[in-house]
Amino acid sequence: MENDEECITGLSLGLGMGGHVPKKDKQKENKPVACLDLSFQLCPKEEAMNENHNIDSDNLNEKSTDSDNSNNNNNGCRKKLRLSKEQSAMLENSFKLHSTLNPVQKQALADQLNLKARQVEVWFQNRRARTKLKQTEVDREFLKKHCQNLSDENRRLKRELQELRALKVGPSQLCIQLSKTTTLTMCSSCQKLGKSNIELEGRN
DNA sequence: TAGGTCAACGAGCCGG
DNA sequence: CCGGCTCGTTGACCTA
Repeated sequence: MENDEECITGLSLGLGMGGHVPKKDKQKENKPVACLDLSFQLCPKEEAMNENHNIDSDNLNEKSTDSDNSNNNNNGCRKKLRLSKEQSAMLENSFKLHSTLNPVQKQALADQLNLKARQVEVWFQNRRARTKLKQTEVDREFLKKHCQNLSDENRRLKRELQELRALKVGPSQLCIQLSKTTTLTMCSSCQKLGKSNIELEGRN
């Protein structure tokens, strides 16, 4: 995988920007038809793209080299572009510096990489999505672990409480050391036991 | 061949 | 209104 870890600094449960509502059905209506062998039907946008892409249809299934694979669209519908190692590395470096680009930076990067500004834009969009996905996964793991710790702690405290009740603590015992981590103290006014959690707070 | 990856896209939201 | 963003999805390609 890519080294996304450096982008993940802490718990940030991203819930997205606005109240985004999925719209599956409408999306399918407008999807370009998968062409496969119908290679004479150009999708309008890709027709435009192909103007800048020299395609050798005989080589469509070959692994493209580092120098040519920015131009590997075919003569029909969407053909998957693979960015070269150099292009990916440069985009990655740029992303480390800033996860969003202004139009000037975008165009400059596109020129530098021999890509279209739109391609750079899409790459950054997808890259942010991947980062967010990874962060969500990290957050999920963190919360899972935290929840487990709390459950353990809860179980332990319940057990201690049971033990305490079994001991029938008298008012003369003002301070009882229950374990290494928990200290119970007697409230002078209400004569009830309370837990000192100073030591607990420091733990995780 | 099933499942994963990723470039690309459309829809909808938001701020200027 | 427009540009830029996120989200959800598609489809080509890769690989175990």
